[in-house]
Amino acid sequence: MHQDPFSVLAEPARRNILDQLRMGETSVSELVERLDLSQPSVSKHLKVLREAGFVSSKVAAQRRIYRLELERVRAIDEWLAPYRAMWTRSLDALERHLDKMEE
Amino acid sequence: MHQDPFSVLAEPARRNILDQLRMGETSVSELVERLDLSQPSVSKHLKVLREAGFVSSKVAAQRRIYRLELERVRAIDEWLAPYRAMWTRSLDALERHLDKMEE
DNA sequence: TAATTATATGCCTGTCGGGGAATATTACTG
DNA sequence: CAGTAATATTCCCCGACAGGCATATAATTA
Repeated sequence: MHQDPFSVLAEPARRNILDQLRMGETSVSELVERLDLSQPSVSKHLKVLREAGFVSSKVAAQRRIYRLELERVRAIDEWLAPYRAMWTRSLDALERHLDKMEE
Repeated sequence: MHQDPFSVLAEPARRNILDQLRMGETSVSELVERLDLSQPSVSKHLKVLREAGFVSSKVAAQRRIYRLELERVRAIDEWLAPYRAMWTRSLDALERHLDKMEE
């Protein structure tokens, strides 16, 4: 089964779905409309996202409302952290350099 | 060919390679040793990483020295940014809440 | 209960990408 | 130039998906 968050996000459609959910909870059919994908396709992607913990769902009549779960996105962010540290260090160095120039 | 940074990073071996390169420039054979992968495998992954812009290489005698290129990692970070904004907002709210408690 | 809406699932098919082994290529050395 | 070290590339096989379509399931309403 898909566990790895990175491979889950490798699919553009899934990132698009998450981007939509960032704006708020959404039903499947809303996603189908907004993303111009087939309903089965959306459902399948949602299943992957759900099993990977990126989204959760609740039932509302016949609809299922999907909601973004930030936790898993943080997993990606954690992998990125040391890299981000690298470029912020470079930025800091640049700033210090510019400060010196002003003297 | 592989363009999308996310699918490039979907492969764990490639993330491992980047993690190694974070520590400094490295030759192919060093990576083979450290990651316990076959040489062809490493070379193939490096090719993908190179074509996607995650790494660059220079020639040093028979060796090729690979080097991390941060730019592309930033692409991932940029996608992540709005999400990160969300959880830092939550953190801010929590802080404000705790501050109130202290009063 | 029959009909309808909303969503999930199963099946099939085609494609893509990774691993392994062998081989090609490039650069260095004697 | 012959030999060797380091890396790249090719070929083949196979498993993992994604898309499309049909169908199942669940909840709702008439």
